[in-house]
Amino acid sequence: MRYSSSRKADTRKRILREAAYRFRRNGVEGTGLVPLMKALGLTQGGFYAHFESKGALVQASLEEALAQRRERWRDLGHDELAAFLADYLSKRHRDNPGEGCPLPSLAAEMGLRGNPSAATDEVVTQLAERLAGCALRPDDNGRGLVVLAALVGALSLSRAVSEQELSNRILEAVRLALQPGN
Amino acid sequence: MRYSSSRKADTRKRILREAAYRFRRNGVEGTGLVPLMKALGLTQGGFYAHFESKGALVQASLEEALAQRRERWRDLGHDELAAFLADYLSKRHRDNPGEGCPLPSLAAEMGLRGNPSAATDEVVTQLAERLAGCALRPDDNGRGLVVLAALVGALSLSRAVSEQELSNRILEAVRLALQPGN
DNA sequence: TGTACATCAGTGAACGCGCGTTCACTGATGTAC
DNA sequence: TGTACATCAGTGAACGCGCGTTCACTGATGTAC
Repeated sequence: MRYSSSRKADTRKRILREAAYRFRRNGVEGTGLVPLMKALGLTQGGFYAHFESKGALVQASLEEALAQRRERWRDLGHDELAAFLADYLSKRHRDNPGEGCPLPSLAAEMGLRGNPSAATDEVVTQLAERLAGCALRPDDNGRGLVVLAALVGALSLSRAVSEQELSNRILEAVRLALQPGN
Repeated sequence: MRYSSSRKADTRKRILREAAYRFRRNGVEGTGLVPLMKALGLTQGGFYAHFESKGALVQASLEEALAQRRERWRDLGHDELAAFLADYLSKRHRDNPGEGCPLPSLAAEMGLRGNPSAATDEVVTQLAERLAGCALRPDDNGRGLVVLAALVGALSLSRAVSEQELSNRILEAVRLALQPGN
């Protein structure tokens, strides 16, 4: 059955959003195409009208996730920094990986599975540049990369430990250490 | 066929070591029991004489990986710190996840899959304590956690990016920033 | 304007595959007599 | 010391399952005449 002309683009976008959510929440390997399509009220066969393979979806949805996130740091200046850090290192971000930054969720899996993507380089470079203003020591070279590494590591660890109190301490310690002025 | 009395313990240890290697290298989901046993010259059925399930192996091999690593920071004092950081943030560590720290490889997967383990808490707490001496700002509270987060994040990111030059810059920037005296 | 046809997003059954796990079995060793 | 038997680490076929992908098909829509 053929649908209205804009429907294909709509469906593609719906698949992309759902995938971007699921990959971050359950990992790439932990996300199957059949349940994903079913969640959208579609069947698995229709997937290939929109994407060549699961790999192509991974690439596209990584970019989708980055695009969603990019707005958050697009106009990141010195004044917005504290708020940005508090948000990134919040319990909400920790407890909702599906809507969060893809780096803590997916960097390890991408690295181990030999799935490096130019999109990852782009987000690392761009985010590090924005963060450079909040360096631990403002004259450090590559200070933005250090801040980014601390953010990504803090989120990963805060999700992996079993004691909630330890998890909170990780987030709080990193937030305090990266606070502008520190 | 029954074997010599010490053989069972030997085999168990061989499974554990191989699993600790493979989980860090390919992730838990990316590691199958059949290829694992085959690599040891055994068949899949024999696995269950040693472990109750794959999940039990994951727990045990995480502890195995941590035990392997623990020696490296057992006697970590101020003098050994620079060497420890250089080793942790080395290209060798980045390029050989199977022999490295399990946190950058597995923290995200453990966190997402709801597989939190007391063993993870233990390594995070202990390693953070040892690292406290090399804080970015020695009077920071939880400074060891911050250093650990930066280390783990740096390794994860350095493995995930596609440009080798960017990967090297991440490791180097974090190493410089964490250098004792900085 | 009305009719015939081409398009193609989406269906749903089927494919081969690797997964974790089960289980009846084997046979060299340790133990009991 | 020699024989009979119990043990149990390891074998290998089989299980049900979900995976990514293929493919013949459907049928509402857009287009051509």
